[in-house]
Amino acid sequence: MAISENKYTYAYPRPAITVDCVIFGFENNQLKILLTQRAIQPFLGMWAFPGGFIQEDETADACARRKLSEEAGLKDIFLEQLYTFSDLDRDPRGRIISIAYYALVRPTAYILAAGLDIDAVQWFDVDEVRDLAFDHQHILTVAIERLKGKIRYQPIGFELLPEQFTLPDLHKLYETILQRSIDRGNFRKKILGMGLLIDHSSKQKNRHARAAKMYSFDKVKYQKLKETGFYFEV
Amino acid sequence: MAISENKYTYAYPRPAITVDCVIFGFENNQLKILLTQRAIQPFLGMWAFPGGFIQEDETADACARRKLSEEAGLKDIFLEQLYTFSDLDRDPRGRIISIAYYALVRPTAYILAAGLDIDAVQWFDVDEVRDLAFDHQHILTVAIERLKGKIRYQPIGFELLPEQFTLPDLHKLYETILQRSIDRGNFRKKILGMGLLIDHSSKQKNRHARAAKMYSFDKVKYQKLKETGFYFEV
DNA sequence: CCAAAAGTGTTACCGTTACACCCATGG
DNA sequence: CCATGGGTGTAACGGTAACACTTTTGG
Repeated sequence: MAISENKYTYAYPRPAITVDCVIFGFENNQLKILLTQRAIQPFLGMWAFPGGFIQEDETADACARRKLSEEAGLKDIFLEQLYTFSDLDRDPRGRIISIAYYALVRPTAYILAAGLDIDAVQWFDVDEVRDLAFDHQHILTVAIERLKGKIRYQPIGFELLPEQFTLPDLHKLYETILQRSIDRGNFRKKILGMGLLIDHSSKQKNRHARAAKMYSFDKVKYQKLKETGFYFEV
Repeated sequence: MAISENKYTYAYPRPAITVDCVIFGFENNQLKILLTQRAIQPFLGMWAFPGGFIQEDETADACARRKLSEEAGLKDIFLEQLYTFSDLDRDPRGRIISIAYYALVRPTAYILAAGLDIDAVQWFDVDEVRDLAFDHQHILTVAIERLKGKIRYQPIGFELLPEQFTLPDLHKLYETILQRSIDRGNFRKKILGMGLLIDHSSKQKNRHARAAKMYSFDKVKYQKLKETGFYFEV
């Protein structure tokens, strides 16, 4: 690398900072994640989370949102900081710390667009993912644990379903993510009992069986209830 | 600053990285935090969390443990990553990102030692703390929220008590941190019912009343139970 | 009319809640 | 013997778990 390129000097060494985004989706009763294929070294050709170096005039949150937009064409979605990974050997280029985020997207938001330094963008079944670049396999484990924990006491599962959904849809979502069977009837009673679902009289047709009613999550009512001490729990 | 001091050059600008530690303690039925008084600019003379710049050859965890040792004389204590703060104006010296940790220490670990760039180290009642340096007041809010949330479903409250403690001690700890009264009898039953306390037949004397029995938390048994799907919950 | 999936109802059980009561200790 | 705080018991209540049953739909 030419000396003229090294324009930024400091009295002490500084690690470089990246932001990486674990993006969850849900389709065909499968938990999915969005990966990008690297078009540059290191790990050329391998799959990794969307992400990149943070800029000097943006927060980590802003960087995550920028990367989601640039590398995956995603905007206005659920995003939350996951953990900051700082192992010394996590990147072969040297000392690079990664602030990881996780995002939840609805099936309708699936507008994909490959960006700079990226060959492809693609959804993968979460349990089929192997050999990710960097320490991304480890980050994925942490992200799944967080999702499993949080979905039980915060209404974030709805962020993975379309604006309108059926109770069987929601039921399958919880069974898939928590990886255990949940009694159908009891699940219905618990969710409906909270009074946070808006009933849209429309119905979703089904191939060989009864049509299921459509609902949507009442965010406004939830915010009000939360302020009075209500706790969402499944 | 002399040019000769600027020895580290990079092709792109890099934010500086610090690690800050929110250290919780519990004494006299009060939740406390450990603060250091700054002996250098910026915020000279103001109180802040122990912390400092990360070195190139250490992880964030290692840096947090080093700072706890150097600035507060604390070793082998509970430590967990809290959140990474990256607001653009959080430090007047420029773009500095902070990876925040929170720690829990027992009263016996209170061996304080002021270090480099520090005038004093002192415990404060958590609700009396005001006007901290940087964005540390905000970090404190986040740390308290985390503690309140985590103490209910992870056995971390014991990290704030001596190795041996009484049930009334534990009861007071929970009431203080959760900021609500908890029925004495029911609390006893729930905790004892988990079978995770070791009964030491010794008793703690009391001024004008009955002596309370001493217990300790059975970490080994907890680890085994956790692996079989047991969930600690208060 | 049958299979498949949606939706409802019933009951036993268990943990929590809200108390009341008894016990040990020191003054 | 009394105040203080430790320790125990109990009955009502409410939510959960397990399961059976009914309804709708398309073939």
